[in-house]
Amino acid sequence: MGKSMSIKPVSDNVIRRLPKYLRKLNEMLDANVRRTSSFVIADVLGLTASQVRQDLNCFGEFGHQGYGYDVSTLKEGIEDILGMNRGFNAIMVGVGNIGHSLADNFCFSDWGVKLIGIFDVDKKLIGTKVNGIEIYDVGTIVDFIAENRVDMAVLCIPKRGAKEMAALLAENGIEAIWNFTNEDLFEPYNQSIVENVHFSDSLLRLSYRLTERNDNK
Amino acid sequence: MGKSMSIKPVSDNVIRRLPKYLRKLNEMLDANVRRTSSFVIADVLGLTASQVRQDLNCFGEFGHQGYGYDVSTLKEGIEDILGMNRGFNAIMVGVGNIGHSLADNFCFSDWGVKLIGIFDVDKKLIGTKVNGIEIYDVGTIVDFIAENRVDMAVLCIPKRGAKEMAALLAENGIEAIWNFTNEDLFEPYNQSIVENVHFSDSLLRLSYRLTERNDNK
DNA sequence: TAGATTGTTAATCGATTAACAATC
DNA sequence: TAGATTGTTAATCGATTAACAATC
Repeated sequence: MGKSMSIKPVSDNVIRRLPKYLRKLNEMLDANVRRTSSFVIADVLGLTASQVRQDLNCFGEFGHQGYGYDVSTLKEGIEDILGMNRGFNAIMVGVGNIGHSLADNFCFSDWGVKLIGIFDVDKKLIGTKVNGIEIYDVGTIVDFIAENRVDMAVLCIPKRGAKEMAALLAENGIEAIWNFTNEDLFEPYNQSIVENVHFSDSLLRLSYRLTERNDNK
Repeated sequence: MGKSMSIKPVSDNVIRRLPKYLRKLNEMLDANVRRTSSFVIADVLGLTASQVRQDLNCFGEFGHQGYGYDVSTLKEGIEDILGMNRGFNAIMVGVGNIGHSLADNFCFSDWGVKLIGIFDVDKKLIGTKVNGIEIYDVGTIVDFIAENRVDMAVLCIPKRGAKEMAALLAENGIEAIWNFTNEDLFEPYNQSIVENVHFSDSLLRLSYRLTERNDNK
C-alpha cells in the first residue's frame, strides 16, 4: 500500500476488473478458501492467468512464486488499492425514488464509504431519516460541507438541476460525484471526478446483444 | 438496417459508446439541431472524430460526404442497431426496494422495452400493481412465460436465489437477463445473455480515482 | 529436490488515430 | 467551383497473451 510513485496511470480496463477480483476473493473467503492462483481467478472470471498477473502487478507484488496468492492478503491489498480504507464520507443529494432506494438498501459501509447526510428540497422530508441518516434542507448543504469532511456526493436529483448542483458541489470542494442523474456529467465541474451511472446504457447493451443474436439464427 | 451478414462481431467498446451517441443525438433534436458531424459528436463526448466515424461504419453508412450526419436519421439508425424497435417484452422478478424503484421510475418504454409483468413471493404484494403493472405469484412465472412473449427478465431478487432463478428462466426460454442481483451471473445459464449491474463496481471505481488523486498531491 | 506458479519481458493482437481519396 | 466531411485504408498505440527465468 501507499506506492505513491505511480509512474504511468493504470488503464481503465484494469480498474474495472479490480472490483470483480474483490468479489471473487470475498466468495473464496466465505468458502474458507485460503489460497488461490492466477489460474483459478482467471477461470472463475473468464480471463487469462496472464491477464490476472499483469493486472495485479500494476500495483506491486501480491503473490509468492510457486505458491500463488493468499486470498486474505490479496483481498486486503485490493481493498487498499480501491481506497476502501480511506474513511471516505459521502452525502446524498436528492432522495426521490432512486436515492431512497440507495440510502435504504445499498450498503455503503461494505465498500468503505460512510453516508453521513442526505439533502432534499422537499420540506416534508426534511428532519426525517432514511436508514438512520438525517435528511437536511438542501439550502444548508454548503454549510454542511464546510463543517464536515465530505469526500463524495451521490447525486440523485432530477436531470434538469444536475449540472448546476454538480458545479455547486465542485465549487465547495467535493471532488467526487456519483451521478445517478440522467444528465451526463463530464468533468467541466472542474477538478471533480464523476462516475456516471446510466441504467439505460446497460439495458441497451442487453437489447443490442439480444437483437444481434436473434438476427443470427 | 437489417444487415444480417454481420461478418465480425462488433467490439464491446463500440457497443458501449452507442447509447452515448444516442443520448447526445436526442439532446440535439431537443435543441432543434438537424445536422451534425463526426467532429461535433466527438467533441461533446470526448472522443476523436475518427473514432466516431469508425464506430458508425461498423453498421453501414449513415452520413453524407461533405455534409455530415442528419441527426434524426442517425438517431433512428442507432435505435435500430440497439434493437429499440424490436418490441421486446420484459418481466421483473422480485419487487423489493430496487425492483420497486425501477418499476416505478425507470422508463422502459423510452428504450423500446415493455414491462408486462412483475413476480414476487410476497403474498401481500401479489395482486397489487406498481406503476400500472400487476404483481403475480412467482409460482406462476413458468406459465406466464409460456403464454406470453417474454424476451427479457429484470432480476431484482436477493442474491441467494439468483443463480437458481436465472437457470429457471433460461430453461424456460428467456434469453436475456438484466441482473440487479449482487450475484455475478455468467453465461452458464446457458444460451442466456446476461447484463450484470453492480452499483458497487461503480462506487469502487470512483473511490479508486479519488484515492489516486489524493495520493498524487 | 521436483513441481508449481509467480513476476516480467517479448510477441501478438486489436483498438484508436491519422491520413486521404471520394464526393456531396 | 471550392470547401467540407465522409468512408476507409494505413500507421500507431496500447492491451492481451505467451513464454520463461526466478524462486518458493
